[in-house]
Amino acid sequence: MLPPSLRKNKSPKFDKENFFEKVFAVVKKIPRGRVTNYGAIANYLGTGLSARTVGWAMNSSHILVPPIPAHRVVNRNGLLTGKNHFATPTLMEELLQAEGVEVVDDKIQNFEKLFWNPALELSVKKKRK
DNA sequence: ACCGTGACTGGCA
DNA sequence: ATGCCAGCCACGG
Repeated sequence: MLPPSLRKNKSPKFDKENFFEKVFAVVKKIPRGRVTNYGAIANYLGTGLSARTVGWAMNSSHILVPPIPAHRVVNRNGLLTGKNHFATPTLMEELLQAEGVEVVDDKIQNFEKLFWNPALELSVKKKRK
């Protein structure tokens, strides 16, 4: 859960705590071998353009126990911008490649194909084809 | 309470 | 196509 320090709900317009859980929940729901970006999560959460807030939430994710697969979350460019925040700068890349995600020069290959849209997958209920 | 910063994104030059 | 600027949300000092 969240550290006491972060449990300060001073934004009545939006439940921050829920925001955290939501982000974590979504990230944890990302299928293995798939990736998503902050904007998609932000949109799914309803924050819209505030993708930064999502990234900020991820920043606090390292305090979680156990940590969430944040390595599956990258920026819109498919770049591992957050790799530097992991235990080691190469950990994120290692994890992604371990899941079958091809990463070259901190950039996810076929990002469009591997992209997992929560707003779509979680909303459409996935008719399972 | 104000200013600066940040794992971002979209638009314009 | 690449690069710079502005907008957004929340936190820390």
